[in-house]
Amino acid sequence: MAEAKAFHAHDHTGCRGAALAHAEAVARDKGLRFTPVRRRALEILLEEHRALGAYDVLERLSADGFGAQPPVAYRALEFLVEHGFAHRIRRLNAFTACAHPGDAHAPAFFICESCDSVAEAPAEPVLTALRKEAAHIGFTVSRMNIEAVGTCPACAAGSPA
Amino acid sequence: MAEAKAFHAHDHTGCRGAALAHAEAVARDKGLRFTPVRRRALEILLEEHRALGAYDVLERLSADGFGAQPPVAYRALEFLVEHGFAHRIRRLNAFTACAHPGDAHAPAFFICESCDSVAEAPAEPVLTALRKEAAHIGFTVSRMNIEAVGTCPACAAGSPA
DNA sequence: CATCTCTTGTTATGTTATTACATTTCTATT
DNA sequence: AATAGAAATGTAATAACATAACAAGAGATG
Repeated sequence: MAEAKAFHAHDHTGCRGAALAHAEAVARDKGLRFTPVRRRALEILLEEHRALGAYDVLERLSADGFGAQPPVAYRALEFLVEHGFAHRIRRLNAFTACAHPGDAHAPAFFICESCDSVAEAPAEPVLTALRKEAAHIGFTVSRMNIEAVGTCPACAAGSPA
Repeated sequence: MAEAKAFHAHDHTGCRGAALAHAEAVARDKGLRFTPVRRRALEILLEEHRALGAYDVLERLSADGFGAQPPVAYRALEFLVEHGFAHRIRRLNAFTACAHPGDAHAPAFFICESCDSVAEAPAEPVLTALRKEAAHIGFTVSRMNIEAVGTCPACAAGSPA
């Protein structure tokens, strides 16, 4: 099973390249247009293992010569989220690159309240439990978000990121 | 086990009264000040089985003679959430009265994308599954929100609320 | 009744997100 | 290659959500 990498040292440059390559491959397969803004937006998210606000992304995009108005960022981010290349963290009003591209998707997010890092972990058992509750009340789930706030291992150990 | 009532006919006046009575009792026990604004804010939330935005609540509060500025609503709502009398639905930027006051709290929310109703269901199994994932990556969970978007039974049956 | 704390009210501002519309770019088809 | 339709982008304007900072009032405690 894939681990939540954000809390551990890893080949960061590699994970960036892989995510981009994956997005490109998926786009080709599905006939999506992985345009420059969209690509750049994903790169921006991949540059950090924390969630970025739409306006943070916008700032960087416009610094790179793209439009400077909010919809530029929101549209690019919406595209990334819609196709599973990124996720939206409601609790933070922010976005983060998908850490497990290609996996079946029912991710849970673990947000450290001390250092703001965000880890994404696959959460099939959580999803299963939730679907069961839903079935119980006759509700059909189409999307969901599962977000936990707490303390990451590094901060618990006294060495905040 | 308690059911998600929002999707079924029930004694609505009764559930309102019970929730208020419960809040009063808890406040007495814990020495909280269940002041007029706070009480009225809870009543307002109880008047609907859907989530209300802070500004919706504010509008009603100020119509009742309370202050007309955002902090009035945000503070009252914060109090209610902090003490478990209400919940915040991040996905909707909105608040809803707690449907299971007194129960141990790890609620999941089911949001109907067709009629905007929100059901709250106890979700201990979900919580358990999530804690297990968290333990796996060394993360300590302090709070969480679990929100599912989909279709409620009534809307699925073609009779949106 | 003096004081301390909590709560409320208000002003001002900060942050996040969307609507609407003009323009350009891409794609498919001729 | 020309062109019509669809998708994407850029921009302006504004809507919706949320908080900081401070003054004034209400309740508890000694």
